Amino acid sequence: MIGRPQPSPLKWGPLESIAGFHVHRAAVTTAQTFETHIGKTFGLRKVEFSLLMLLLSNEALAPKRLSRALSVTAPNLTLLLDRLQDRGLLTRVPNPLDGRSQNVVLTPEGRSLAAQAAEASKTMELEIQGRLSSAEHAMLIELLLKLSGPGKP
Amino acid sequence: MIGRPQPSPLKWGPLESIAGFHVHRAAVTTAQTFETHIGKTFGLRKVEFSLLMLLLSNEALAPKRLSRALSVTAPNLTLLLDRLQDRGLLTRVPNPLDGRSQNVVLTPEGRSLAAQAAEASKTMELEIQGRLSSAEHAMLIELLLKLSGPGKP
DNA sequence: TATTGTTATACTCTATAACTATA
DNA sequence: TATAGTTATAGAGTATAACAATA
Repeated sequence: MIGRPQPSPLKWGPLESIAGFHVHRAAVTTAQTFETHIGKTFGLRKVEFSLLMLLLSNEALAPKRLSRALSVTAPNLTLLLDRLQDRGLLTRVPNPLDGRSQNVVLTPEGRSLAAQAAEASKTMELEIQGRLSSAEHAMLIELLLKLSGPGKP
Repeated sequence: MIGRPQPSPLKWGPLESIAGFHVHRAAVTTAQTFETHIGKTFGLRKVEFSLLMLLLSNEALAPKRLSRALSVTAPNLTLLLDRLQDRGLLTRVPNPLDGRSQNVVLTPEGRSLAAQAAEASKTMELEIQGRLSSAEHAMLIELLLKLSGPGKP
């Protein structure tokens, strides 16, 4: 079997040692994995999934906290919540102690969907652990946390 | 000093162990770091920087290879190259052996800018190594490579 | 005056379909 | 028929400015 003339192998140069470059590539990969396991199945975007996970684990959260936790600007969060509310997955209840703020809570449907998505995320991580051992997986997350600094709850 | 009533600490729930979530957060952080060190200074976006680095290390590359290497679709690469060409940073020279394909090469100005940006990227990585030790930095890149699988040169 | 949330808007990023010209 | 590159266009994703209501 005769191959075509091989092009000289690509030299990655400085990119090789730039953490951000590899982080970005990994983000593309994990986004695809997310899409096949959760996005397509549940009709959820990444941010929407993250949002549901936070609401699933915290009962009720003000938009302000969601905004900071997920680094979504307030205007964009409004649109995000609108979308999920229109789908009947969550509701906004006024805060009786402060007329300016709200509490976002899952509807029963939202809670059910979030629980299913959380379950699917376990399968997703298992696929990822096909490429990374369990120890490597844990180590990776630890290093990424160091890199991005402390979260803003 | 009397603090305000502390809200119950945020529970991250399933997100805590989802690699993709942390990869995405880290990508936001590294994008900001890139912006201050390179983006603002040289007027380059991330992809544009990556592209220049590849051209700096490889003399000449066909758009097809750039497209695969950086996971940029062909139509978007065209616009990307247009922009950089308009800035006088690169030129497209026809391939004499195949009328369909081209070679993208840096102009002297492009080479100079790319070299400066490459230099600045070292400073950028030094800042990142303020959060990660040198060994952790290397380990992180290794794990990210495993996660995203082999590149497509 | 500061804060919460909203509206309107724009710019970047990425993807797809349809085209051309060469092979 | 298949491939390299282009054009046109649309959809996500993210950001800022200006506003309303409440504190």
